[in-house]
This record gives sequence, C-alpha cells and structure tokens, in this order.
Amino acid sequence: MLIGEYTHNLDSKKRLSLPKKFRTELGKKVVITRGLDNCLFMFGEKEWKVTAKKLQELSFAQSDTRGFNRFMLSGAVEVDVDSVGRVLVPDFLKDFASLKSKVVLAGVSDRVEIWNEKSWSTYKGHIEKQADKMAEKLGEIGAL
Amino acid sequence: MLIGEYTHNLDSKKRLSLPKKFRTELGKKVVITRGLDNCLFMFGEKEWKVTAKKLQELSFAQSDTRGFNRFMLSGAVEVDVDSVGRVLVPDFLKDFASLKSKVVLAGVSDRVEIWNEKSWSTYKGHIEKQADKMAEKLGEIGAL
DNA sequence: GGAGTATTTCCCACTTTCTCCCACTACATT
DNA sequence: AATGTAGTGGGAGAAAGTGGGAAATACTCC
Repeated sequence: MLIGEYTHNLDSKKRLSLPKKFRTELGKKVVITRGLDNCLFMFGEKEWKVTAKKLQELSFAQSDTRGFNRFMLSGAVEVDVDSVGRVLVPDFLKDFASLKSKVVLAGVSDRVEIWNEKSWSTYKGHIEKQADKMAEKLGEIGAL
Repeated sequence: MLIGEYTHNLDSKKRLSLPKKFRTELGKKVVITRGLDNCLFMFGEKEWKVTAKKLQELSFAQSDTRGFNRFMLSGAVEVDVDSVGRVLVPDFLKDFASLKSKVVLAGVSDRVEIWNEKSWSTYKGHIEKQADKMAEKLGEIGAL
C-alpha cells in the first residue's frame, strides 16, 4: 500500500530519488505515465500491468476512451531504479507536469503521483477545504 | 475501546508518546491520517485496513473520488511505535493539524484523534455547550 | 571515418536527518 | 523513603537523500 507525502529534489540530471518507504513496493522497474490533474503517475511493474489491462478493456469505439488510452499509453515509460533508489524522468514527462527542482511524491494506494510542489500545495488546499463533503462520502461508502 | 483525553508533548524530533492506556489496543504499528476539523486520526493496523480497502475500490476516473483518495491516502502514514511507546509525526501532518508542542490525544471508540491543544479546548467548549442544548431537545421529545 | 562534443551511466562522497539506545524526571504506590 | 512506571530529552551511529566527477556510450560535423 503506497501512502504518504514526500518532497524531494529533481536534480540537474533529471534524477528523482524515491522515498525509502516506496522502494520495496515499487520494485526495481517502474512505469511513469502522464497522469490526471497535471501530475505524473508512477506504478510498480505489476500494478502497471493491471492498470494497462483495464485500459485495454475500454472500448475503442468511443473517441474519448480512445483518446484516454493514447494519453495514458503513449506517455508511458518504463524506467529502472538505480543503485541508490532514483529514477530518471524523461523530458517530455517533466515538461508535461511542469516539474521544477522541488517535487512532491504522493502515495495513492496502487500508484505514486509526482507533482510540481506548488501545484500540489494549491490542489491540496482545495481538497482540504472540501473535507466536510468528503466526510459525507466517507459515510456513504461506510468507511466511518 | 479507546476512550479518554490526554495532553502530551510533541518534542523537537516530532515524537509523540501514546498514553499507556492506548498502547495495547493500537498495537505496534499505527496509521495516522488527515482527519476532520483540523485534527489527525490515528488507527491501529487492523482498523486501517478496513478503511483502506474501501478506498482502494474507488476509481481514479472521476475527479471527486480521485481527490478523496488523495486526501485520505497521500495524507496517511504507517508508523512504528518505538520501544517506549512513541510515534513519529511527519511534517506534513504536523502542519495540517497545526500541532505545536502541546498536543491532545483523544480516544474516540475505534480511533485516536490528535489535536492542537488550543483548537481542542475551543472545540470542546463548543460541543459542551451544544451537548446541554441537545440534551434538552432530546428530553423535550422524550428520547432521554 | 575520425576527432571532438555531448549525453548517459556508474560510482563515490558529503550532508542532513532519522533511529536506536540510554538516562533523567515526575508522579504514584507501598 | 524506596521502588516502579509513564513520559520526556539527548547523543552517537546509521542511513536516506543529494550532488558531482569519471568512464562509457552516442552523436555530430567536418
């Protein structure tokens, strides 16, 4: 289970070190893709296969799911984790998510999201304000 | 059953000792998450798994459940209880709940809530007043 | 094709933070 | 007063995160 929030540096060589707590679960190879809300998604190899399969099962008759497939799949890259636990973020993904040197890694159950630090704090401010509505949702699914 | 209210110190290393009475029920691993009304929730491992499972089943296709997942999951951390019964509170959770050195731990049946001392006493003042009114209301309609 | 340049890969080293352990204090109990 | 226990604090060592240099590979332009 990938959970928690970490702020790391994306260095001049576009290397990003993964938080220790994520490394075992992600494994030696990870897949990074374009994500939603201007962040990147990062999956462990296994989880990626599950997600990719779900995407494949979407009908390609509809133009929007076709577009979504292209969005997720064409933007996906498999990268190795180096000896000290870092991954290399390709330019086009770095640009897509407007990543600067300060980057936030957020664990969301089966994936890690990679955010520009400022976008993250803005987004987080949003969702924190909506906490009350979220509590109602919690009630609906019976979590509280 | 987690009950009672305790005031403890959050030290300079962000360590918070759990009240003795909570330790056996919480176990050796606990999960701390963002809570409602600007406090934190703390669960024992078992209680957390129940909640987490329900969250995992939500799709990331819809923006509201996506936000909800991010709020609950990226805002959660699994921490070990150390040899003398303390847990480590990560910065982003400490900030979220505006925790200073004086912190209140309140048992609420299946979870412990962690509060900034001042917010807690303000909040408690509120609910105590409301409790009187509510008791009267309940009495009027014959529920108590 | 080869010299020169750029890019990538691998490894090592530094700094800061965290972790583990031990010690002290305060309060309670006998 | 002596003993035990809960809570608190600090120091030494370990480890996570970070940056940079050298070797290896690719790339370009003559």
